[in-house]
Amino acid sequence: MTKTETRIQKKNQAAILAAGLKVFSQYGFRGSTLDQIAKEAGLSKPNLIYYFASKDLIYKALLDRLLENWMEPIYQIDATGDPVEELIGYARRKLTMSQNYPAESRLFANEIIQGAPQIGDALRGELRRVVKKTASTIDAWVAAGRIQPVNPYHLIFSIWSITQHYADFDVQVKAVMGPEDPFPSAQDYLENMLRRMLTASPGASG
Amino acid sequence: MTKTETRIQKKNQAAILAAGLKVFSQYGFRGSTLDQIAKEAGLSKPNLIYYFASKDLIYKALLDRLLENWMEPIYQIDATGDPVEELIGYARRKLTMSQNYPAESRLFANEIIQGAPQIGDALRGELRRVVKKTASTIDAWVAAGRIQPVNPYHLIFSIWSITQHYADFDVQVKAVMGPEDPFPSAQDYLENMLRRMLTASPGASG
Amino acid sequence: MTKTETRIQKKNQAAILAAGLKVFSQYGFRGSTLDQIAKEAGLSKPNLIYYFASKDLIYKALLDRLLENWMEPIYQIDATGDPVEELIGYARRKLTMSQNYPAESRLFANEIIQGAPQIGDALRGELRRVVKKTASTIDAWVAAGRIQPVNPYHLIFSIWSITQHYADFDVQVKAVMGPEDPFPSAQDYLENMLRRMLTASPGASG
Amino acid sequence: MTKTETRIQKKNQAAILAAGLKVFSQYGFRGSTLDQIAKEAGLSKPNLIYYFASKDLIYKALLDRLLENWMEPIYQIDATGDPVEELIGYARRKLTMSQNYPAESRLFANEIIQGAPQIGDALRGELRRVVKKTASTIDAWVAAGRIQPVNPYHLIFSIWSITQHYADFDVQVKAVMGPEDPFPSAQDYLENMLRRMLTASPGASG
DNA sequence: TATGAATGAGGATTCATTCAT
DNA sequence: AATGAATGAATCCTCATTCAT
Repeated sequence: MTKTETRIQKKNQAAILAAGLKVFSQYGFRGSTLDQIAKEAGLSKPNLIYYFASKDLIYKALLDRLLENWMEPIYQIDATGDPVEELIGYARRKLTMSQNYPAESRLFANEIIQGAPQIGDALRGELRRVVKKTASTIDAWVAAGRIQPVNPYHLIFSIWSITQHYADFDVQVKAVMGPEDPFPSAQDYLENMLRRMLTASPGASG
Repeated sequence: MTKTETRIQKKNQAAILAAGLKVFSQYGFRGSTLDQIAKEAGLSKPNLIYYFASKDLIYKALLDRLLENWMEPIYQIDATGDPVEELIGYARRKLTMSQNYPAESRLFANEIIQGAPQIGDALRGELRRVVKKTASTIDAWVAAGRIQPVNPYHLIFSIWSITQHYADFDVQVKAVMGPEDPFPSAQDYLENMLRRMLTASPGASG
Repeated sequence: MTKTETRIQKKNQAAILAAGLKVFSQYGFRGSTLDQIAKEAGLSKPNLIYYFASKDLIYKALLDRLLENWMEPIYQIDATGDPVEELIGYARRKLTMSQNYPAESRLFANEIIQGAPQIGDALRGELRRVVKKTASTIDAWVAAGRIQPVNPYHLIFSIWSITQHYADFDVQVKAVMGPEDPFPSAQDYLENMLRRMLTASPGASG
Repeated sequence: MTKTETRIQKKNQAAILAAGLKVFSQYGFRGSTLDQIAKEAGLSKPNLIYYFASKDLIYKALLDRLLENWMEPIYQIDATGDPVEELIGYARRKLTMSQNYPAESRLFANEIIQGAPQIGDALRGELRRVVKKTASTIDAWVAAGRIQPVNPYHLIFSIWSITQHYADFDVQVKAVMGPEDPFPSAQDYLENMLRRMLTASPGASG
């Protein structure tokens, strides 16, 4: 019996989080309503509140879950691996994640644009730490002459922005490309860009 | 006398648009309230409505004004100029614009993330047209061997995403960089990236 | 100069009253707005207030003017005339008035339906007095055997209701008759009705 | 349990409709406020909205309910019955209805005076149809010499106007009659009027 | 666990009226 | 005599949350 309830609980919590993600990612926190989320989740509003005591908590639960996954790819960069392949691999994982989880990407974008009221601490804490470490790795690669000189922070920002662009600005991308055009591979573009960026002969930029 | 009234009108309309920009860019359309905007503009709510009949109209006026300015840089690309310098110049103008008008950038980002309910038509119309034309120009440059092979759409998207990132994700950028660090030039990074991207010796990417 | 102003004054006051009549007669007092009236009158709202200090005063001015005209027909009944012709003449004047001044009729109807907050006193005073007098006249005609027995109050009410019906319920009348049908004379019907009512041989109703 | 909830629902919906009827019938749609209705119904304003999503819907629900009842009496006219008794019976049913449901009558009057924005279609549709049919019946009775010549449309209008007058212009009727007078029977007057109207010897009107 | 009922605190907008010129 | 500017008081409606069951 407890088991059954737990199963229902999990099912409903998952449904609420899925619904919350869909709604929050499109309208932002303040622009979303519990009615929308409840309808999307197929639950009554009071029942929704039974699982998450407030609108705020649904949002926070989503962001908590998101943050873990969101930083995962960067942890996998191997300082002992081949620099170019490591960075291309990172970009590839980021892009795949954005393509597979566009709503999560938009939720994140909304949160940041609105000033990161919920995850500001995490950004200034864990995220800053891991980026700093990765920047050191890149700086070391540059110092060792294994990749072209590059500011590691800007490099990381550009990987973030390009990969997320396809999710966050999906509507604009589709508007510009037109509905019928076969969509050329962003993966290839990104890989190509990084390869040239990191391996271009110094003479080319002189 | 008429002049005085016009002056008040212009002053208040400008104040409302400035306030609306500030609020809408942070909270999105639905997440923003007239109370916030009125307070920010230093006007009473009914007086605000006296100048703009509805919340919607303030938002639309802002987007109309924005769209014009937003597309301006791409029009200045000269098909007869030096390809690399033209594209770098474009990226530089875009970045400068994002840096000078970060709120506008965020307003735009919010609108797109939420599905572009207001400017969808403009995206599918004028924006698509000018991007298509620019893509042709880039393709011609590639065909003439003046720049490295590159998908023009992805190139444009990457310029957009990187330049806007510094405005839209400002909070995250600052969180990661830390408050004290001297901010390395994004302008230089971007120029360097494009130069390598467009002029890398074919052998480098093979 | 004073003359000129007076001319403008009269013109504008007349325009306001005409506009107020049109608007109040359709939407009632509370359902009408100064904006509607000002627009209809071709004046600015503050200028309208310059002539009539409040919405209330426009309404009252209209009702005052109306009441006089509205009671006029009944005063013309001549107790020394031919009973049937006097009553038919009265009905005819009432019908003509409703046909020529349908908006006034609807204004009056609205005021009464809403409980006659403005003209209640006049109804209980002057109107009651003149109806009482007319009822006496009719009673005297009945007593003298000059018309069939009839309750004078109900007779008067039926004349009022029928004549006003064509103005107040104009929309319904037109809906029922259809747009194309030639409208048969209400005047003839009413005259015929009264003639039969007042002169029917007793045997007919037995 | 479900029953209890349904009971509350029905009770509150009924209370809202009763309150809406009272308020709308006096002030018209635009002149009425949800505050008034909520207070009259003994509910909070949001709770009122819980049952009827908008002011408009309360009004429409009232008119829908009303229209059915309002047309009922005319359907009961039997073309095979005695013409005079059928028409008198109809008038009697109409008068009884107005006396028992004066607020409904005023609601209807308000709607018509304001141009029948909600029920215009019903008037031009179902009402027009049934009146046309009734007019044919009356014409047939006249052609058969069973009642005096009379325009059936005007006859019907006069029955409507007289019977409704006692409800719609109740305030005026009471003002004119005075509070103390015993109210003479409108029923008798109306019956008498119709009997003379329909059976008057031709000579009487010649 | 679930939901119908209820509400206080907004939130967009309207409107009669006032103010300044 | 006229009008642009301004506003307090509604007015309709929304919404997160609570209550009762």
